[in-house]
Amino acid sequence: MTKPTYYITTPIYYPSDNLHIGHAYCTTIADTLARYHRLKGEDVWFLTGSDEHGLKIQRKAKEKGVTPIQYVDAIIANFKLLWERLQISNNDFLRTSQERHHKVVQDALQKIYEQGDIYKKNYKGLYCVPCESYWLERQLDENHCCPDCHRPVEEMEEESYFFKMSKYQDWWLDFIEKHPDFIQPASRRNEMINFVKQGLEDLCITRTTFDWGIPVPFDKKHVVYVWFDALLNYLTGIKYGTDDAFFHKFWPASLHLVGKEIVRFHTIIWPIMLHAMGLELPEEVYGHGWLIVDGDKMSKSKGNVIDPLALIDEFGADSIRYFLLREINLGSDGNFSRDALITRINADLANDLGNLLHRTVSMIEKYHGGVVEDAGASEAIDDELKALVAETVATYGKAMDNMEINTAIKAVWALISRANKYIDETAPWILAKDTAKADRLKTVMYNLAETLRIVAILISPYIPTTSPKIYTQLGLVAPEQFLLENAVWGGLANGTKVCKGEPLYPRIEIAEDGATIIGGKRYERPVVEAPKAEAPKPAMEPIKPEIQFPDFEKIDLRVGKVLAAEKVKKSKKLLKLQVEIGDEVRTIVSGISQYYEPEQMLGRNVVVVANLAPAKLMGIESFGMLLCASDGQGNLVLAEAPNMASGSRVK
RNA sequence: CGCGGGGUGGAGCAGUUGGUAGCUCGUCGGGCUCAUAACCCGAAGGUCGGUGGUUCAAGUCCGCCCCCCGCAACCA
Repeated sequence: MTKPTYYITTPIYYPSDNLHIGHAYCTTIADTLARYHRLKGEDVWFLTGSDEHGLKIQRKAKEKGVTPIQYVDAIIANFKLLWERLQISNNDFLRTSQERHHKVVQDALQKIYEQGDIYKKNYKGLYCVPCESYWLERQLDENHCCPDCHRPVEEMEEESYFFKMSKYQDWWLDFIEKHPDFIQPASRRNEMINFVKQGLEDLCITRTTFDWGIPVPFDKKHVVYVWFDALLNYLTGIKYGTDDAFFHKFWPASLHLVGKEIVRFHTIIWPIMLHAMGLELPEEVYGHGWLIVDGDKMSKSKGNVIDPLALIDEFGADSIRYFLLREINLGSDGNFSRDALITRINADLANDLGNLLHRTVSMIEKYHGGVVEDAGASEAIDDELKALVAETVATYGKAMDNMEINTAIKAVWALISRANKYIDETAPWILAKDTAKADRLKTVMYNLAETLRIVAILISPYIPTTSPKIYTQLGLVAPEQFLLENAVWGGLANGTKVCKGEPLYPRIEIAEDGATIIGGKRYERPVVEAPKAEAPKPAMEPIKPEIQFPDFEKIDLRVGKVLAAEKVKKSKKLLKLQVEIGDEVRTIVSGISQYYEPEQMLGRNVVVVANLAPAKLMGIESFGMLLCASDGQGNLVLAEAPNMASGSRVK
């Protein structure tokens, strides 16, 4: 009989920077599921890796004066360190820069090319030469220049290869209809269907503007561009094209776990690629939510990016894992906060679980010299405990199979809670005073130890370093691989000798200044770095090319008086103004609502470009433009002309 | 009428196919002493965003409205 197989993947992360807690979150979930399936005795392959190609990496490397591979190697070392410290049990770590991957990508490309789903076309776009990068019209800055270096862009044409996605639109819609569980959670499926129904465009899959990538086999001037390269890692990781037996053992994948921002690539582009290659599609793609930090989206500019390594140093991998798995609902965004983390660790791990083990083992040592023995006679309260154990194992399995990780965790902790209560109800310290109750006391102790043994098995996918510690304290040898089939009452042998150890989780104390004290060691509260005053100040925008006076004279600047102002509904930046210029009043829409309230605008004398062609903004026609000074760093001030009659010229 | 996700006791969240509104933390009171000032019990605290409807019965279904958060659009 062959074991069932389970193939799970994380996204491959982009090594332009170190990873943050969000990446750790995703990978922890994948790891937990992988461990759970191993716990069920399945043959599991768990793949993670890195997506190393592309212009951004090439440029960053250049800035540092190293080769792309040197640059990436350093960051990948940090990835691997993080996964190791987080107890991630991946079977492989795939780097798209590896030879094995190049081969797969080239083979796949060649195959699709030969069957006619790839064609060459000129790609036209706005190009910034110094940055070697295309931008869309809407990405340009306020001066119609490159958003990165603020230099002018030019229209450029380049030949590229395109993948005929559009051809598969109907097939895709049909597939999704027949496989409603393919995209999870369901809300994301609807989003994707909507997207495809608007029409699929062919995908540009090659570039000639940089060379840090995989060469296109049928045209060496080109390298393969991002997603086409990256997605194929899921095949490389299980030896596609080099070991058929291995590949077919694990393909189709059981689950691609991805963040919600890349669901589109995994549920539209990827299935179409696979279909074009004649391969089966994965069983499921799950788009998880994001971590919100203290109620705010995590971002570099806000300075609230959380470094998981520092957290692991302070609290330990199991604590971080536990928090992420327990506190956050997989499908939706979840809050990460230091205070919630500490509360959770203290309440669930230290007080409930850790202390339960500690008090149990202490009593066994104190009353029975450390030896566990089931003395028989089971009372009603014991039966109730045993029944709950069985029920918990069942609930746990069902929830885990449905990827309801936090539901499963809650069930296990309900059992832990019941065990704590069981101690109160049976009051061993009273039994201990009555020699006639000696057997009863033994049974109570056995039941507690046995409950803990089963708990240790159940929690091993979540907090993998804790389970062996529990086993050790119970006097058992932790197996190489815990198995769910052993989570059955009665596995603990009579005569087992427990071995009291250090508390599993020391309580975390918080000092007055906010520092944490864990096991006597002090950790300063991390300073939330305000978006620093920017060490290297971004260069001032370059002065534009010289113009002649007649050019300037074309612009008619006038003083205008603001008579009315209101926010444009549903817009973030726009104010709709009524501006008097001489004896005419016109509507002007201006992007200043983040800086000026409508009331503040009333009665102001502003400078208006009066002869600018009208334009529609959010459906409102704007006749003119207000002048403002802005420093490109989010500061903006109106240009004003106080005490001047409206309509006056500005020169 | 752009797309989507939300609005449930002080905080963070659960609430499956409509049938007494739950959990964790916090607060208050009590118990216990085996234990990591922990554990156990009890209490206070919610008109489930608003409004109208369907129903014997709605947080749960339907209509409309308000507010918050992403994405998209918009900085002329």
